[in-house]
Amino acid sequence: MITRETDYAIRTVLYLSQTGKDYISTAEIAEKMDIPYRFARKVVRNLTEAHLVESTRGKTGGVRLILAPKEISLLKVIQTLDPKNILLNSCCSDNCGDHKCERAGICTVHEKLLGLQSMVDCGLGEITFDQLLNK
Amino acid sequence: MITRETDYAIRTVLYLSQTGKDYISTAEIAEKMDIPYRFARKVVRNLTEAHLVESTRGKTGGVRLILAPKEISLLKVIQTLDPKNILLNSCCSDNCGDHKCERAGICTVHEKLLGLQSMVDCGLGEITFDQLLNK
DNA sequence: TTTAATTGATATATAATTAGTATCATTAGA
DNA sequence: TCTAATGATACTAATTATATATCAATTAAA
Repeated sequence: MITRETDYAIRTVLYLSQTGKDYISTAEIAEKMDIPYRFARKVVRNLTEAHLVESTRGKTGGVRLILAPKEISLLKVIQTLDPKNILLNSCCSDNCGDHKCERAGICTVHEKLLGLQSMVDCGLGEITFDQLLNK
Repeated sequence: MITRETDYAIRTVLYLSQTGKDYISTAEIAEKMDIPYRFARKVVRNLTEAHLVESTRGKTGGVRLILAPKEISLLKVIQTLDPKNILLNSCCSDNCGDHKCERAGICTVHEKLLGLQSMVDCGLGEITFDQLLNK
């Protein structure tokens, strides 16, 4: 399961997708998307470091998307901020996890899960923020 | 991501699937499936309480499956022991999570995730332990 | 030039979860 | 009776999740 932080990141990208090209303050994002302000600050910084958004400081400062909503998938946001928690199991990452399960060679579950993991990743990769604008 | 405890539970059911109808001791399961013994005790108890296995005490005691491997899916084991961690997000459970996201009504991400969640559940539901026996 | 509103960087705090251990009682077969 | 198993319960340590706090740097407007 994704963390709440990642959920907030998705909300942030979604709000920026809705509002367009202007720089938007973190305070506005936090208020509109029900994110605690301090936490939103952290999330926005993470998104900035990950080059999913760009920022300017000072009065009228804020953040905006670098890419068009159509070019940003849920998978991208999730894997950038939280690559671990979207896995079905720790052995399901591309590099077979950080702690390398010694059972991978003999484990029949492993390959089944890998197949499912691919489906999930593919599905998340196909959901882009332009599909999430209206409601 | 499923917890290690759930991973151990899957290993346990897998081992019981391989060994057939006899009662198997937790000590044997733990040793063969690389599970810390004390932790295996806990896992086995959970499986027993969940009626996925049945047990006898005393010398020659142990546990065995109640259903045939073909009748037990990964989904069953996971959802019994760890219904939360297999969710994509907290809003993706059938009853819409324990804390009921107030944004569900206006959130465009929610329905997309629900669709993917169904795929995952379906995929896990189709993987039964008779498919995991050989290697 | 000052002020106000923003982000940048870093540190800290608290609660929940995860992962594993320990102890003693109960059971049942040899 | 002894031994080897599970049942029940409690406990501990480490990690992760979910924030919050502080101060510096930047920028635009008053």
